[in-house]
Amino acid sequence: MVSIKDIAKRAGVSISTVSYALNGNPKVNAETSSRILEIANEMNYVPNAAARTLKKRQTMIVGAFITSFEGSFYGELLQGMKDMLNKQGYDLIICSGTQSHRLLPEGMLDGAIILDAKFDSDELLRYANRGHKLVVLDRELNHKNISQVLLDNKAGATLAAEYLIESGYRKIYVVTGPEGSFDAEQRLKAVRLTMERNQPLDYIEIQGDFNQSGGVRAARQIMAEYSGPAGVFCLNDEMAIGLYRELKDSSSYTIGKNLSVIGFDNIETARYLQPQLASIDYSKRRWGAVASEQLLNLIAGGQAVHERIYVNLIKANSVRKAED
Amino acid sequence: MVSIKDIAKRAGVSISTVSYALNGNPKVNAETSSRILEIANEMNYVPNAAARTLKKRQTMIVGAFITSFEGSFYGELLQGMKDMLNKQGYDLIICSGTQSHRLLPEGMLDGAIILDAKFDSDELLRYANRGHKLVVLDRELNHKNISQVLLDNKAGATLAAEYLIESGYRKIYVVTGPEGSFDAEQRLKAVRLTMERNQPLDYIEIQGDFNQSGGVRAARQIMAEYSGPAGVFCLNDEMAIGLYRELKDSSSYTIGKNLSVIGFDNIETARYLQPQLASIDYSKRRWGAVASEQLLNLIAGGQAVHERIYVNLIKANSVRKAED
DNA sequence: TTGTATGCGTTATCAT
DNA sequence: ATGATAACGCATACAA
Repeated sequence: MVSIKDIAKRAGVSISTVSYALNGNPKVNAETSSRILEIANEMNYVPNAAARTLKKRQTMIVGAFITSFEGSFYGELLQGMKDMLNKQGYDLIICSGTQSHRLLPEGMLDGAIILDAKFDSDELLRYANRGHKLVVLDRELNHKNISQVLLDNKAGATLAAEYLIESGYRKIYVVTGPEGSFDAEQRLKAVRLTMERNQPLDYIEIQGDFNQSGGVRAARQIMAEYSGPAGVFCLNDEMAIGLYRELKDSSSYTIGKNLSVIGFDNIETARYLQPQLASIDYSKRRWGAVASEQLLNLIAGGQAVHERIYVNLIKANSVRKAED
Repeated sequence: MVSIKDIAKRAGVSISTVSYALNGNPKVNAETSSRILEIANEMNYVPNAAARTLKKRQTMIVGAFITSFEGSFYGELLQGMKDMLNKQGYDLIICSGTQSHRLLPEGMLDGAIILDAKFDSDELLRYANRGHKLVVLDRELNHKNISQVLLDNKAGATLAAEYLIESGYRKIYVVTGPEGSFDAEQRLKAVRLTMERNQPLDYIEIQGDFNQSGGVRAARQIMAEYSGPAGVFCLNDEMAIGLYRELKDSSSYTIGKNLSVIGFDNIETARYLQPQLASIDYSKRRWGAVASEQLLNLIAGGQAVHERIYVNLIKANSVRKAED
């Protein structure tokens, strides 16, 4: 490995001059500097990140922690983060799983964006207490080193539930999210409120998990226990896809006919379902960008700020007016 | 930040003893050791990655470089990599974009897995020459520090093309991949060979890009220039989805009726298309696992090895026997 | 304008 | 069994 020491030797100068030259410090003579740069180039010099980090205590790297690489959910979100961070000279890396948590306290990251319900809040608070900068997208957490950028789940879930009710359904199913999911809880709360406000309704909750399998199970339960027209709100699109899958060859229910379905997230896959899935949309790209922005703000010494990402209703043929 | 120096002071021992204790070196007295561990714990000690890396010249981190976070293609692949790496104590981080390339030469990674046609081969060779360990999934590259784990594109493309021909189509379209994609070129070569072998055929190539937009354009061209029954081989599933989208409301063509379509990759989204998309399947999880395995082998000082991932044909209703 | 010297936190060699 | 010390590569305060 070629280090500044090697360059110094070759150039006949001291390592500090080399360091200055490489970092574009103006106090080093222009020709000395260009000579050094040339030599560095010739020798294929690349600075050592570990050494630089040890000295400067910053890596210019930000980590995004997500639950899993699977699912078509994260793409745009991460792209939104990356674009914003790159513009400011930071790199983004994506991490998943408990084992990778170490990167944060060990100082490999200047900050982190969290979208992983399995990442314990206590653990996050410990890191924040150590001075690490965080942005959470999936929980409420108050700390001077933690900013929140949350979806407007309440508005979205209310819009979705009202859409079903306005379409004339009095029998309404909700397929819930997994235990411990902040988004799922928020959405469910808003749904319950909307249901209360619109009594009388025959309202049933089915336990889901935000995966397709949850939708499949929900479909089975609905087919087994009921046969009239009904509205189903899957608290995310992924489960709606599972529901579609299971109902594809059903004789009792046809989506968009006697079963109206709406999801949440408006993921790309859902747009190609037949009939198209009604859903709650929001800009994932913007979500990522805002999260990055807030993280950069914290890193720059700014105050923790709580931002909200607004949503809107996408009507589609998966929801049809109930005939009475 | 609490360092081993602080622990040493508190424990009344030297830093070397602390270091030994923390690393479980048996030559340090058992009670001294446990006392040190306890103090370290109390003080919330976490080792500094930069310092450790500077000294040991390894990070226990492997990077996967991909073209973009978008698309539902990568999930299982990355999961396969991660599971294998974690088992051996390594962490996986996902990187995208030119800017993040620096992590490799700067020594933040013990090795990298490349699936990004935009990552220049010359650049990869430079890194390999510096001693960095690489596994490439998207090109042929011979170097003692580079292993290849490639899909069996030839077999897959041949299977797909033959499936269309055997189904009775004499008019065959191929929607190609982007310039510079190794997979696309390999697949196209195999298709051409199969076409030659099955003369006479009316065979037409349409330039694609591996994105949905390429499929959309292909659909338009086909509708504009032809109306008889035809077989279409999209060199990946993503483009087939675009084709489905564009043909959804077409009066001239109905997929699985007078237009038979087959893709490549058998991505999850494609399984929920109506009619289900015929495709070429392979285990993305296994691909990732094998790639990781080969990287670990290189890191451990093993020889570069070239592996191949086998594929098979998934028949589905998007391909229907042509009536003559 | 350039050089000398110190320290970042760790590992590891060599004494003791 | 434990301690003193050098070294990893770099940035920087200070001296010249």
